[in-house]
Amino acid sequence: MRQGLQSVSVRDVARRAGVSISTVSRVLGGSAPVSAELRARVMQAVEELGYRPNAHARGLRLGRTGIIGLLVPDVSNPFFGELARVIEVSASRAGYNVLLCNSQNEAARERQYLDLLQSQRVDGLLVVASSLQRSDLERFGRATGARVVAMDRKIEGFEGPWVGSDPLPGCREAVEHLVALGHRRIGIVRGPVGVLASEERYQAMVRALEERGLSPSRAWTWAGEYTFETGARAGARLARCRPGERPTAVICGSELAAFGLIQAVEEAGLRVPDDLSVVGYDNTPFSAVCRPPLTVIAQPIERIGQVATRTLLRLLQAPLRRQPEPLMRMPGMGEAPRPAPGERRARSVALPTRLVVRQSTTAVPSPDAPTRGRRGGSDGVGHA
Amino acid sequence: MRQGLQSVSVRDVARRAGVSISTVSRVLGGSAPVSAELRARVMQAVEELGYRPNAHARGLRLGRTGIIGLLVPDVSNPFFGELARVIEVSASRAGYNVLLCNSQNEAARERQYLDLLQSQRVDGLLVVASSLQRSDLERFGRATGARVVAMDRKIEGFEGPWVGSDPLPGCREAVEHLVALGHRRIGIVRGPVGVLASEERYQAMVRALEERGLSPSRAWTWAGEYTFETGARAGARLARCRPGERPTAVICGSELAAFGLIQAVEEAGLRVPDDLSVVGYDNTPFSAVCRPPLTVIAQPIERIGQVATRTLLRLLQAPLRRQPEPLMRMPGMGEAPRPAPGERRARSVALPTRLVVRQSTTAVPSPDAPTRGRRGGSDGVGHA
DNA sequence: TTGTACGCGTTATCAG
DNA sequence: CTGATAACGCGTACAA
Repeated sequence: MRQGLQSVSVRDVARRAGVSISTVSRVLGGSAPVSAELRARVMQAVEELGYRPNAHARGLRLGRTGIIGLLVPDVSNPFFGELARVIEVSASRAGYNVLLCNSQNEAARERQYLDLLQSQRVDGLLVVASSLQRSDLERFGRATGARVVAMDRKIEGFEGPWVGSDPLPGCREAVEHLVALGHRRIGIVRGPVGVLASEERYQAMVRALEERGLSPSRAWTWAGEYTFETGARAGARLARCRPGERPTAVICGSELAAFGLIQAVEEAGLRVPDDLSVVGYDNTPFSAVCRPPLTVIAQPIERIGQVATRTLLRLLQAPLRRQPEPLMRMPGMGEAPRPAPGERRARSVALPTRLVVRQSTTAVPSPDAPTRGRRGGSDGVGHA
Repeated sequence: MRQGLQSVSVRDVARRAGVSISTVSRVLGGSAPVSAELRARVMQAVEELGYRPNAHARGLRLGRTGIIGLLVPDVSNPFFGELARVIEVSASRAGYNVLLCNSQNEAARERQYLDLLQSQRVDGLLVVASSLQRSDLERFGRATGARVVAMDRKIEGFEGPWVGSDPLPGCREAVEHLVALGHRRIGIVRGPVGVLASEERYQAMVRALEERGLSPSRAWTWAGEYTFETGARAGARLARCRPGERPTAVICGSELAAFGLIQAVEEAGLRVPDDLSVVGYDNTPFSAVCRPPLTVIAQPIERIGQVATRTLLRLLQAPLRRQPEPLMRMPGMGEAPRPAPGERRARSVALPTRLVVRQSTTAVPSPDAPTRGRRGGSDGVGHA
């Protein structure tokens, strides 16, 4: 009973070409030799009808979709946007398509997308979890047989591979850089409390400071999501500190927070970097675009995406699944160069961060007496 | 013959619950009454196995997927990132999932994604075309029966609905604003030549200038993709003009180009807005984040996304397709509030642009003698 | 109220 | 080299 669906099927092609459906299938799939004449007739019918194989029927028959799910918290954050771009390129080079899901940092949406990806029976999943638990991913893996690779944010207790970066090297470089510029009072805009990866990043900052004999003051530490608003809030608070009691430099746990911070302190009359040095995190193209260009602890976004994709692809070559055939082997579609069959076990990878110095950091105004210049004579402020 | 796929199916659930397949189906779909006891057993089995219905089998059976394809040139461009976000929210509110495809401005990738979306038999398509032709979309529509709505960029000859914005109001406001600040020599960084929407945007700028009695100089007009690099190239050229011969203000056809322009001219020693006023286009969150905050011709991104989605949904209610049922009617999944069955014909919509004044525009240095101050004495440069 | 059987579009297998 | 056929998982008409 036709349900009103009227898409072109292999039957239509076969009828038009005057051949059987299996001949059409063989022409398109290249699974067996077909005479030149029939092949031509089939291709012409395909062309005229604009036929493309039904992925659902294919998926059902093959138990394989050639699709990788990519679940991220927020594509409009350039870090994830860039990550998505890199993954898309890597995956499509290997013949896989990417189903991009954007949870918008909402737990409900994230679970809903995980369900969708399971329903779609994707072959594998690359995930930057915002609130997903180990149990969610385990259920997913168990029920679908799909492979899962976590990226960027670690997931408590999840035993699958994780690909991300190690904040410590970059944090050390950043602190070293600031200390060399004469900074001693260094503030932190950290990520959300209680989130594993955020805590690790924060701990790396603290450790880097302590290694230099500095202890991070609680009064100069602000926490929140990795958003513009978090930075703006921190900036507003910071600007209200008395000049002698506020940090001369701030390290932010994200680029967006750094942008927010800069905007807020400049609105409050401070200048960056003259009155306050700012270090960001991530290093998307926007770090270089900002005024002033942002000094950042850079994550190797491109490599994270590449390594994660390669890790997943390697897992997909393992027993359960096979390489996806291209949907159709047609003139213009390009061959999928299959990667060398590496057979090593997939492991977690932590790539190093590093500091990229731009112009949002500079020397402390007066190294020896850091509180001079703006203090004094401002005691009476507030009565006007 | 099992092909190695081992995902959980409705059979597994039925077996575990000790009922028939159809009972499971009825429980999950709510298509017929089931006794409380069996329902409970089924739900428990679903829970334990982590079962989610196979979307391929469903799609095959129903001729409907509940999925809307969204094809954009570049999600890492915040304009499209924001657009995608809005659409995702609107669509999911109506019970549809969004399959987000990022062509990265590559023609081959764009066609490949169009094929993928056709293979996936999406119910509808929202598309910002970068190089797709009318014929591509017509083939798509004809072969799949899916509805297509174009966004942002118009497509030559495409007779389906288009939702975007009208550049003229914003351009008029921008020129008015600049003229009021004393600018007479106004440059343009326009979009790619020969692309319909880009030409329209450019023509709106030209017309707005002419209405004010200004004629855009060819020497101050630069064309290219809407990218950072295009702006940077234009900025580098502009900075090489002799001070008296270069524009005092520039209108850019995109935000990214404005960023590039600002970076390049500042590197060349000019300051924005003191030496050069800059007007951008689009108005994503980054316009406000930049130093200086960017004066822009703002597109109503959110409304474009909402209107486009609504237009598509209205078309999907028409004869061919029906409302998608939720994949499973489970406790935590939330109901899909179906939109009121509007039955009007879907039409194209052009929403107005408007100017948002920030700090990248300011008065011409010396209104009466705009070429003074930097000229003279630089004749001998180049011999050093 | 529950179970059985069919078909959606594909591809793999088998027979010609 | 080509054509007929079964099966993938699901929803539903129909029989019990």
